[in-house]
Amino acid sequence: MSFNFDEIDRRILKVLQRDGRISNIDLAKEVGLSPSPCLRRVRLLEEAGIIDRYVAVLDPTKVGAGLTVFARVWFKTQDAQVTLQFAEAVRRLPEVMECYLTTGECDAILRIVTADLHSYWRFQADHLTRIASVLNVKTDVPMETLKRSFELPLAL
Amino acid sequence: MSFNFDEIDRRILKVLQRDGRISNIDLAKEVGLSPSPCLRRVRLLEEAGIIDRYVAVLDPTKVGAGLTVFARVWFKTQDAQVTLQFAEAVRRLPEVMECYLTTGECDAILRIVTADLHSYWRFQADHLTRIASVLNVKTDVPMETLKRSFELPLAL
DNA sequence: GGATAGTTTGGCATATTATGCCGTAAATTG
DNA sequence: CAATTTACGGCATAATATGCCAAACTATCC
Repeated sequence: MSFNFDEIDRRILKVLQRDGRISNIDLAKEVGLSPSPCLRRVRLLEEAGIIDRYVAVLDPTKVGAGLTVFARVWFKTQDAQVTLQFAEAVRRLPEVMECYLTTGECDAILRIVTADLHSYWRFQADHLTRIASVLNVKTDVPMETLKRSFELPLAL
Repeated sequence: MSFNFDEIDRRILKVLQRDGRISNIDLAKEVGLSPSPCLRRVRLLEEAGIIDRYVAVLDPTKVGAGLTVFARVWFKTQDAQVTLQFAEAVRRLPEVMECYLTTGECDAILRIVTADLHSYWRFQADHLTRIASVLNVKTDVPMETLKRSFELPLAL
């Protein structure tokens, strides 16, 4: 019993991904409904978990998180114990915005935000490489951001 | 003349990063202000561009974007022309959520979302490798998501 | 094809929230 | 310590959200 959203739901999601704080009245106008059914659809999308949450997006450069880096991590071993330990450590580090386990070249990929290169080195030395699971870290430092989207593509 | 936010602003940002749609009345309670000055602070944070926007966060698995992959791209050449061409191509592809230029091992790092591995291969073959600037693509496919945060760490 | 059950919609009354204004308190400055 | 600036809280008003109900629409079955 999966939630099947139609064209109107798709438009609602599209608008809310651009402006999560649009008033229901304006949202209704944009999707061609009156406010009542529009709000009901939004509530259903929320209850179904399709809309997970609403967040404010801050400008990283203006809150001291201007540098995004990608770190590829190699574990000492690949057993569950080591992985779990790594997961818990990573969840406690607010600088780590995303963390994925891979089976490819490396064991984990992290997106990390800090103020600048200096504070990143400190972060890597003081926190990342000190996680017991970690054998090796290789860092890619972006020079420029070409794109940063918050809008998932909505297939229909 | 940079905007210097204080402890209360920091708390406001923290709350709004968790719940971008909290009512101003509840927000005021959480940060220990009455509604009027609280709303005024939020507006100032918005006008200063510290709060960039508000967005709805969707569950990727529920909207057909369950697979996140990282692609490292090598360009044919590193001149401005090729880079610009790549930037424009990438901005047109909704599957590309983030794209950064690097000076390290590769030339660009992309975070791409698709429904599954099959649709990723199609995307890579039909779109990514067809960008004229692209010489080579190496893909890291995460097996599991350990962490996904939308909350920038707020230094004070 | 028509009747019926189920679903979705739109309108309305009410509750909640946002907004703008103003007097007051607190902080800053010289 | 007085003057000035800044931020706060309260209040009236406007805008919005919410819940309810009747009507329109859809799908199904006979």
